[in-house]
Amino acid sequence: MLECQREKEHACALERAIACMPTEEGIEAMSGAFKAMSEPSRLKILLALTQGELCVYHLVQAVGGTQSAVSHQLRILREGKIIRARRDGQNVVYSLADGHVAQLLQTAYEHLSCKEGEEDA
Amino acid sequence: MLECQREKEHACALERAIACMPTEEGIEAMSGAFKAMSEPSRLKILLALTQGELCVYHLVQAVGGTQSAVSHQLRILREGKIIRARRDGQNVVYSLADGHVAQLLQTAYEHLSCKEGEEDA
DNA sequence: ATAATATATGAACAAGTACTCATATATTGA
DNA sequence: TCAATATATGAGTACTTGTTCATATATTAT
Repeated sequence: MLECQREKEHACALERAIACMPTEEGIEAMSGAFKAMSEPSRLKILLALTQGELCVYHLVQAVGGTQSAVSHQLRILREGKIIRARRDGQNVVYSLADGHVAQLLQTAYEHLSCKEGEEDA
Repeated sequence: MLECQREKEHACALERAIACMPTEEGIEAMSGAFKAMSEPSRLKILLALTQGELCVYHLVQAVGGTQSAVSHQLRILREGKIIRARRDGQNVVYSLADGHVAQLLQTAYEHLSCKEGEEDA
């Protein structure tokens, strides 16, 4: 039963991989964060919020689409703890939940930039 | 037509948000990267690869599931330029595409850790 | 060339999801 | 209290996606 021809080289990476693998809950939580940011509409909302807090009305202007659609997406982001809501009179003002979110956006943007115009290797 | 009661405070954030918003292609590319990392199976693959390159056989052991399912997910990650493939004899060895991917995983992990045990505010 | 092993992929189906439409809730002003 | 404005949400539907099963391709050894 010859599993892999680089068994010796890969064996310890495999051991570490198994050892460091988060629990199912951890995996769900991490993938949930990425999932929240994986929808174009939601990503636009998040990118808009990197420039400062915005109410729903302004978010609709910033990202386009209907108020209903934006509001549905805001709920998903809110429940995923990606953004925070605070009521201010008739408005609800949204902002990014914490610095990690901004950092994820920044890193993803850099990743994108460095891939620009790249050929399929 | 009273758009938002904080019109004056939010107006310049809105302007910046609109000004800095990437093109549709940029949005698609960024959200595509997050989407690739948003599936538990794919995220496990990526986390395993943070420990070093691994062939498909070892990846199947590291993340569980069938060979077919893992291979399908590998394709998505490959096409999204999240991972790189290189043939090595009978095996194909996978590794993370670049440092940004590892950084995204690291940041998401930290975000997760700081949210642990937090109550719904 | 043939068999064996490693990986990839097409089809099909089940499950998830993002939108629209209609309506509900919350806050403010008269 | 009543009207107006801002935001949220349930239902329904079209679309996407992850899995399984069967099979195809690629590499190595005999």
